[in-house]
Amino acid sequence: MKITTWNVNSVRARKNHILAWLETARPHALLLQETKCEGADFPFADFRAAGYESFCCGQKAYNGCAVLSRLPIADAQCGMPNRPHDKQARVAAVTVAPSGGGENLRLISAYIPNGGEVGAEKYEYKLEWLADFAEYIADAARDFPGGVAAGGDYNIAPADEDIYDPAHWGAGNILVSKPERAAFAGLLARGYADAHRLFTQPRGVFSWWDYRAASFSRNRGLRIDMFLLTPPLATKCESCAPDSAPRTWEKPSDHAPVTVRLRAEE
DNA sequence: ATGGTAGTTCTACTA
Repeated sequence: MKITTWNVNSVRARKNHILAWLETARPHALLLQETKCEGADFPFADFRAAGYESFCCGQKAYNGCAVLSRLPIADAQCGMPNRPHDKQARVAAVTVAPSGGGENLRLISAYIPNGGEVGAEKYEYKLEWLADFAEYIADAARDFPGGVAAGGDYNIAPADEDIYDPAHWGAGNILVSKPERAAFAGLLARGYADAHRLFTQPRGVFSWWDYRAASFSRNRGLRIDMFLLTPPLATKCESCAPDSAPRTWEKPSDHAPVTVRLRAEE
């Protein structure tokens, strides 16, 4: 079974990229972030024609998460129950029966706040949001013994290996500051593994490259898009890798899709 | 320290 997460930076601007990528990659599910539109503008029909049902948790212009799935979707939920006051569309969750059989899986598409800059109001929002997200995924781990895959744009580079140049993008910067990394460690402490770190990885594997300063052609990137897996899925995980090909296409998202492969039940 | 680009929306805001 294959599951992918992709911050597409507008589902409407990237519709053809998504369809072209799905046609060859054919994951069972695709978790999207930064869809940047309400449900009324979401291209449900185009994805259905490609074999995918969609659940959209959107808002106008900013944020927005969705789940596309070739497997039937149940118990779709928009947002976190422990943040009922929060109007920002940053979480979409669904339940699916795994393609290889076995207990139901919970798939969570998450768009963690960027934070602006360290110390800013948006930064405080990010840390507060992450504290609630930790509780939310802890509850999911308990409620779904078959496994939880929380994929998304975490907007945190957990370690120095996840930065093209730690000297240039150091601890005072957004995405790498100590409190952000501590918050990320807090997510793992809820019983999750960063799928990328289950394997020996080469240097220079990133998932996001700034549009500016020719960052992609120089591989000046960060690894901020991740899959967090509970033990039932971590033990079945065969690989976790970004696909940088779509980043080379015309008018790309600034993020690459990241895919985990899970072994089927015996 | 600054600026470089992109999407949404229409003037700035977010990233």
